[in-house]
Amino acid sequence: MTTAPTIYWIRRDFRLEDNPALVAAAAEGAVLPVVILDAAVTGMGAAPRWRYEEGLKVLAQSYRAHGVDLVIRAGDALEVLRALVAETGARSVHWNRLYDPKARARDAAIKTALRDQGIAAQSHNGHLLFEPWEVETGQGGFYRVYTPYWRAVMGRDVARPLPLPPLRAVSTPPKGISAAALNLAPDLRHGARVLSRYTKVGAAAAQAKLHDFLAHKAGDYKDKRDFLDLDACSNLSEHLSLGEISPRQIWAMGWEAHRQGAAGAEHFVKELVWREFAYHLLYHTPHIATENWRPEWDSFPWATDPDAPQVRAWKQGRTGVEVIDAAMRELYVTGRMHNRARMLVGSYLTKHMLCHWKIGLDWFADCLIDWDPAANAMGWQWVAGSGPDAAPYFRVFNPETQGEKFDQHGRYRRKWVAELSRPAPQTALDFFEAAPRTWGLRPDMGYPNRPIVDLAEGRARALAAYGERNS
DNA sequence: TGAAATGTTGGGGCG
DNA sequence: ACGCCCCAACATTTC
Repeated sequence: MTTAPTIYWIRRDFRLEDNPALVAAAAEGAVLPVVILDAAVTGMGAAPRWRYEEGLKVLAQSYRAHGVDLVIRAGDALEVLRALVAETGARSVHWNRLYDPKARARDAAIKTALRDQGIAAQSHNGHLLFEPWEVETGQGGFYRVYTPYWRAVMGRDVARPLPLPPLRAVSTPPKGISAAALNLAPDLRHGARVLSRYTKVGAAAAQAKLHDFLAHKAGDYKDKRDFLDLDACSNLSEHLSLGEISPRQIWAMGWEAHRQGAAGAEHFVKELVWREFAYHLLYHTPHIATENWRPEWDSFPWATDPDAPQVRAWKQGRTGVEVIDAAMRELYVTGRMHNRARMLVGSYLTKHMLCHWKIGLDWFADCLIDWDPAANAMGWQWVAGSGPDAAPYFRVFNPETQGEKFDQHGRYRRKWVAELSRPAPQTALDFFEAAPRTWGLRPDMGYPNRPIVDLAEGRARALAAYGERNS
């Protein structure tokens, strides 16, 4: 006798371990794991699309190693699910929840539509430590400030990671697109070749990074994480973004390392909880991703042209401010950027250059392989001053002072800006291979001899604009 | 998860 | 011994 399979709809949970939706599906019998390339995927920025495809290839291999075929299809998610239900006789669909406004609307509609036709549809929490609605202030509201949020959750019990259940495959899986034949990011061109040299993809890579971090880096994390020229961070963000590792596992192992004496491990868990806080805010105030969180900022005179010459210089790492340019090129070459550098380039764009944070948000969404809708929105509104718990606008980073403090010997700057040393390191030269040809950049073209916006003038101008808004 | 300007303090050089 | 100045070091205020 053949029983109907259960569909497990994979979205941003590219892992087998600690996967509630997969566990629930497997408990019902044969599992049909499905990836749907809908607008949520094809609408991502170029670098995240590339990273998604690379992760998907590895994920398909992992399922294959367990004797299960992962089915990939393109199209509207509900239509694809309905087609698979019709083809396989599936009576049940499971998925792990997402929390950005578009995904929530899509998933709610799909859940209703499936149930209306008699198909069981169940969502699970595989993406977060805490559901956004399960963390409440004493007044019953949501948190707007990180520290009280942290205090509210730091002592909580979090469910232990779930073991991988035995998987039973569908005897004749429906047809799908081959993972090897995907071409989700043709627009990335040379960037993809360079990115692949700097990126480790997949759940196994994530496990290796976590273990290495906890064994060798967690102790000093609090003291060293701010330095641009050190490799002191876990670099797990790209894996969390696609769900190649579960936050529950990081929470459990992070606290365990802390108990074992790694002092910095608590700070590491704190950073993981920043991610939770970002989702908490995105859930309760979805406009954080598109509008000034504080509407009084709507009248601030930020420039909004994403193609203005100065903005182009910022994107190309040609502002003439070494730390800023190093960071922007690191972004283009690796698809990542040091956390402190993200604050510095954000401050320079929104304050010295007086450009709208949305320009930065969109550029990061196009370039970051660890792109995350909640973290990106919270970060940009934080740095711009328009968000909850934000840096006051008059906190203007001085990139030179910050460089002296956190890149004392200029190693970070020389690593990414080829014009600063001869011979230039390969990392810096890689930028010119990755950069679009239309930018017309060459390593020997000479570094800008003055910043596009002078640091002192830019600071004064930003503060004047701020004062104007407040008057 | 600032920076810069301004204010305060205290030690040392010196008349 | 004393007042005065200088200035670093730190603290406070302002943006």
